Amino acid sequence: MEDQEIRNAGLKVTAPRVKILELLENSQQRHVSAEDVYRMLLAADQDIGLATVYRVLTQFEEAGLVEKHHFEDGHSVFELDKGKHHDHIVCVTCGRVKEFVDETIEERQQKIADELGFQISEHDLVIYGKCLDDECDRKG
Amino acid sequence: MEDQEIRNAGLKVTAPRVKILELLENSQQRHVSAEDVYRMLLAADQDIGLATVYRVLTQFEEAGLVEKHHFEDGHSVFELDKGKHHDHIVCVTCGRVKEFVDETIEERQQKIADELGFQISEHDLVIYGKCLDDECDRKG
DNA sequence: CCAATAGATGAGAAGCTTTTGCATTCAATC
DNA sequence: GATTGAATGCAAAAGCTTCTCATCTATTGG
Ligand SMILES: [Mn+2]
Ligand SMILES: [Mn+2]
Ligand SMILES: [Zn+2]
Ligand SMILES: [Zn+2]
Repeated sequence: MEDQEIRNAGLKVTAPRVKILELLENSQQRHVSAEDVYRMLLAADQDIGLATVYRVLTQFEEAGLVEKHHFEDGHSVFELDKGKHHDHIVCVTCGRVKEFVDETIEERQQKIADELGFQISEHDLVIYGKCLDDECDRKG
Repeated sequence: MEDQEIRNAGLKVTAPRVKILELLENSQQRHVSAEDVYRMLLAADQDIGLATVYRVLTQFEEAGLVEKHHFEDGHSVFELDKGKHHDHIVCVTCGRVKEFVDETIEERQQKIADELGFQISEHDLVIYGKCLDDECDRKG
């Protein structure tokens, strides 16, 4: 179960950590903010402080269990690290997020970095737009 | 001069607006934060509040005079809108920023959006890395 | 030019997300 | 079960940005 992942990360197995990891694994939406996690915990009657949520997510990130992204709406979102790099397209109306991988884009970025004299450490590509989902306009 | 650009934007021609626009046009670095602008104004003995800097930059953005970007270090950066879209590559050590345009990447993004059912409104692509500039390690 | 007025400004307070300090609690180890 | 360094919750603080409001000013048109 989750215990071992937490232990492997060099962290003590505590209720907050287990709950948060479970939550990330079972959540409907892959991409959640610290506040989202906090509210989900409250809804599940877990008495865990927001500071702890931030601390745990940061530790999970350092341990490679989760990834953190900055979408344009002010706060960061976290997702389980599934090992394979991908980028995101976000609906500006309903907030839906889809993931994609495009090898051509990846190659081009490498080429650009080479030409401009940079050694890439990472990159962030987020496309913003309006999705065509039926329920898009009905959601907040 | 700048007066007309400001007037065309539907804004009154005031000292803060003229100074800020001049500053953006003459600055060494194209990409500056609100705080950068504020400090430059102080250095030029202009008594302009930080709130005004934010307000003016936001108004300039709405008027299409400047563009705003979010790099990963917390604060936003502004640059004069030169009309042609471009993306950025940022040095994580010295902060240098270079711009690039890659038509292939642009096309691929459009293709991805089509496939996933999104109508693109904008996108943000930032590559982070270490630049090979001689002075890179010597700068803050 | 001056008066009237809608708009702009500066200073500080407030807002929001994220981090930190600290006393208390707890998991790991023996 | 006792020991101890790590983890937690809470409240305070930080960092960036926006807002409030009393004061000031650019614009206009007389
Ligand atoms: Mn993702
Ligand atoms: Mn630029
Ligand atoms: Zn949508
Ligand atoms: Zn550099």
